[in-house]
Amino acid sequence: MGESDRRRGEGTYPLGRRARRRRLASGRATGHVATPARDPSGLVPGDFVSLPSRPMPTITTTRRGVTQRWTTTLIPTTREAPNDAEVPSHVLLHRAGFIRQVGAGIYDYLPLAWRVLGKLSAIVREEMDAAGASEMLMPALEPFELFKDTKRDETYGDNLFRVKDRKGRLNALAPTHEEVITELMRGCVNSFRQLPLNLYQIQTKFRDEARPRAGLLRCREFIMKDAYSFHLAVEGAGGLNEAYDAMYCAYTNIFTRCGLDFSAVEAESGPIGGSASHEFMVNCASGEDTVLKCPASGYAANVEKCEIGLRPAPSKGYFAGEPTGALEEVHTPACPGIDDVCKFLKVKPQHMLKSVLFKVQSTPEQLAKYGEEYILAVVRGDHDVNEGKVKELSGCTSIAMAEPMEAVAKGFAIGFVSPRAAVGKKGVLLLVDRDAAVAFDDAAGKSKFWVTGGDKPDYHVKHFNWQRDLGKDPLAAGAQGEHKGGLRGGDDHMMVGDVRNALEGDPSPRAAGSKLIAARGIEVGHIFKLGTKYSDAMGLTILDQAQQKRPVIMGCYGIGVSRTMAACVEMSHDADGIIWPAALAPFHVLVTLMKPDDARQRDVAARLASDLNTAGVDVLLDDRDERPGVKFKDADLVGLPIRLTLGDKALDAGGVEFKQRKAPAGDKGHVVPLGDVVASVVAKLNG
RNA sequence: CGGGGUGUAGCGCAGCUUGGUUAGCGCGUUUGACUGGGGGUCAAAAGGUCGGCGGUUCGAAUCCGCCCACCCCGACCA
Repeated sequence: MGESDRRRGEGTYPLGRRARRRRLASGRATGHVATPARDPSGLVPGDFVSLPSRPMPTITTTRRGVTQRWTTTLIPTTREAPNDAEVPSHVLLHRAGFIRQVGAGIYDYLPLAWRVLGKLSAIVREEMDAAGASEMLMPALEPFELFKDTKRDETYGDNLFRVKDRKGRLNALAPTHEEVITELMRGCVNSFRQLPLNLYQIQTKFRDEARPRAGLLRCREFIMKDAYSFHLAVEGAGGLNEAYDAMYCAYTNIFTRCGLDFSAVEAESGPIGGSASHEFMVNCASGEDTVLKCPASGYAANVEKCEIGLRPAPSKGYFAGEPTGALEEVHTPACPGIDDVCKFLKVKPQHMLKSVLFKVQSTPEQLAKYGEEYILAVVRGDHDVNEGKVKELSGCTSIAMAEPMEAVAKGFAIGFVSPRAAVGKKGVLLLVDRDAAVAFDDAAGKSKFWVTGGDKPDYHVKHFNWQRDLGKDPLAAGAQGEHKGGLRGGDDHMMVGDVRNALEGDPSPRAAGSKLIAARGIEVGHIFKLGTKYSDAMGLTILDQAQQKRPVIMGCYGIGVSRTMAACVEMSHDADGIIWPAALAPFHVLVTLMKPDDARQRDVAARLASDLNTAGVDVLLDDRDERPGVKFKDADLVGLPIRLTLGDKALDAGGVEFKQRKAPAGDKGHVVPLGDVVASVVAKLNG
């Protein structure tokens, strides 16, 4: 007879908890380890059994609820969080007994957390299945060679976990599964008739993050749903776009059903490649990502991607204007950053020209044809260069910040570079942001005062004037035009364009007259149109109707499952604890027994729990012999949507106390007649 | 990887500067009593290789060296 049977047999027993403990401590509870009598239903009498009940209304998130008791599960709540926990989700998930840290970026998911993850996963599965995807499971451990074909062993770099096996062979702990699934498809799918396909899994992923942080928000081991779709075409029925749109809808459904406040925003597809990409962000001031939204058109994008609406050119044209004074060189020692220089020179960052050097990552063929190429991007001191926009404007798909050593050798005084540094050098494109390509300030009605680098260590120059000081006339250099595809396009190596990050207040790119507003978010989902990046690299081809070999077109779609749980807490908590939305709450209702030893309270709790279960409501019974204050504090911490308190006062009045977690502080709840409890609970959960 | 910080009981911390009884405190835990609607009171108890290794010393939580772990800022980041 197992321990669990014995415990169950004693679940509601005649003895109080203390007396039980005493007897257990003396070595034997009842003198024998009995098999509890069972009724045909298999339920143990005296436990919280299902009683016959009338038909109940049902809530939408679950078919049938469960009841668990606090005393027979693990919910280690604490008054204080470990001092490494800083962000609210980490603190509260720890204090409420959901997670424990095992190592840097590695966590235990305790029973409550696992229930949340289960509910989230169930929603993900339902929506993925409904969208035509099929669940499968791939291994987390992969031969390292798999990553070589796609070069992700290099591009992923140190973020790829490496594991040596006993034979000394290198394996990887998978950060995602593009390679594995592409390999799988290569072996299984060879006819266009088998497409389209969309396969997904929910699985533990590994990334050797340089700096794990913020609890579950950035882990080295985490749970992710990843889906991969395969198509013969981009457009049309069965094409990539169709699957992408279906995933967009599925994600919208998933996060809506979860009860999360989220935004879908346009995103940079990054090193993963591909044409289009959206991120799903939980809206939350503490989020790591900045998004910009246009209130008029609904356009929303990550800063990394966000376009800026047309900014009118200066009235006199770009670069045109008189100097503000004689060019003056100033010694600026110990000023590594823009802010330092500004402070030292008492100049506002808006009057600085910031120059950032990129090196074009050429293929050997390109290198032979064009030689080494650089791009010098110039923005105003208070703006940030946007790498994606630099790529687009320059027409170079692969660039990277130049290595300082190499840049210095090339004649760029890193940290003190001015636009002049690009002049007179072969293979250097000068890319000037619209806000930096100004010589006459229309708003101020006078010439623009610029400070920029002195092109030698610890020096800057004041009164920089584009026409006078650049070393060539920008007006004559044909830089006025608004064209793209610069470096090799024969444009005399100088261009004006949009190369900076969007900011709040910038004109919307989608609605004239509307201004962008900024917000923060936590990325919980990301969908990509991959195209043929992986199928090309790994030789995944298929015969089409015309018997032509065609590379398979792919999409991939991720959801950070464990991160979503944490993001939900970030989004929804107060000073007392977590406030779970009904759909993700580990249980819907907490039934607090004021006196767990009291027969009437136990009886009512059992019946109530059973009825609630029948209605699909999950119940956690706080049957601990604790003081009321402790139970109430823990109830708020754990944050289940509804708390039903069973105490003598309410019971004498024929009811139980009903309180919603999201109710304003100080709200003591109200008494609901026993017969109405289930309906009230279901109504509130569905509402 | 650069900068900063922390490691002493399950959690939060003191002690270290200036080496010297048996390493303390609060919370939590266990036992008992009193209690019983927002972390209660009293009494008793258990719980520590002071992150690790090495060194200095008659003697190290304390001083020195090396290493490890964890956190924060930055770099990085489908």
